[in-house]
This record gives sequence, structure tokens and C-alpha cells, in this order.
Amino acid sequence: MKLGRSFFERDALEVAPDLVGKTLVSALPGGAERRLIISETEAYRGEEDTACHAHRGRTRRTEPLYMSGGHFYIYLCYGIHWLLNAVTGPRDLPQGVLIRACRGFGGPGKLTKQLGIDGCFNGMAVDECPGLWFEDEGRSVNIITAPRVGIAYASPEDRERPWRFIEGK
DNA sequence: TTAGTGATATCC
DNA sequence: GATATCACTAAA
Repeated sequence: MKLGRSFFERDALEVAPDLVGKTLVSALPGGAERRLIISETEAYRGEEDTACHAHRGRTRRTEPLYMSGGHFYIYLCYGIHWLLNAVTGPRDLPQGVLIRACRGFGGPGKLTKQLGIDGCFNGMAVDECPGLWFEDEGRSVNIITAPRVGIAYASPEDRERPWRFIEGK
């Protein structure tokens, strides 16, 4: 069953662990579908979170984060890698969940490459996007939490927050 | 460990 | 205008 916007209109800290075990589906050119099971996510939570892109306020890049939950936020990192986020929470509260990995794929940049994701999905609604969506296949998994990675610039307390969610066994 | 890559933010 | 930064990856 396809996940609707209401799934994402909750706090990022609820959505991020819920997303682990869900299926990410992309429609490739030519009609094929690629289905991947999400195995790792991270929550970014508002202007108060110094690791969140929005912590310096609203800019053109972070604009999608301020939309209501249920939209994609996709941006180019290091000039090479598209990173996929799902926007969560109410409108005007910049929260999001970074999809870090799926089963069989080790990193956020690899994921988007594998799924053929690029900036053209940025800002699209998850339930109105013809090429990319989430599905709930009734899978339940154990979750392991850990500190987020790659955010050395954040404040010490934000660096330590256990807002990374990994599929356990 | 380090080079590569380019959009974005921030500073003149 | 310029330059510093960056939620990464692959090669060595």
C-alpha cells in the first residue's frame, strides 16, 4: 500500500524509525520498477537542530523543508551525490528524514544513483509523484538507534543525538 | 587518506 | 564579483 502524506505529517522522530522496513519504489524510464527496502534513516529536526540545513533559516535550497510533510527534499552534495529526504511535520516547520541506505545498498549517494533520482523530484508530493513513492508492505523490523554521521559542524549536543535509525535483526 | 565535484551560502 | 563549505564515494 502506497504511503500517503498523512504518514509524513508527524514528527520526524516518529517518521524516521517508521520508514525503516518500508519500500521505496522508483519507476525507471522504460516502465520498469525498482523496489528497495529502506534499512537506514536519519531525522533532521527544525531550526533548533544545528545539523539541519534549515538551522540558519529559510533559503532557496531549504525551501522544500518548510512544506508540509509528504514532499521530497532532494539536493546535490559535494557536487556529485543527490541525497534523498522526505519532508515531515506540519507546514513551516523544517523537518525531514534522510534516507541513508536500503538493503543491499550502502549509502545515500549510491541509493539515488541506483534509483535514478535527481533534482527534478525536489519538492514533489509523495502521493503525486509518478516516478518515486513509498509503500508499506506490512513488514515489521527491529530498530537500532545511533548518532548521526557526517555532521561534524553541528553543536556537540546535536552531534550526539541518537536520531539515526538502522534496521536490526 | 585523499581527490573529485558543483551548487549554495557568505563574504567582500 | 569571490571563496569556503558540504547530510559523499571510490580509489589507493
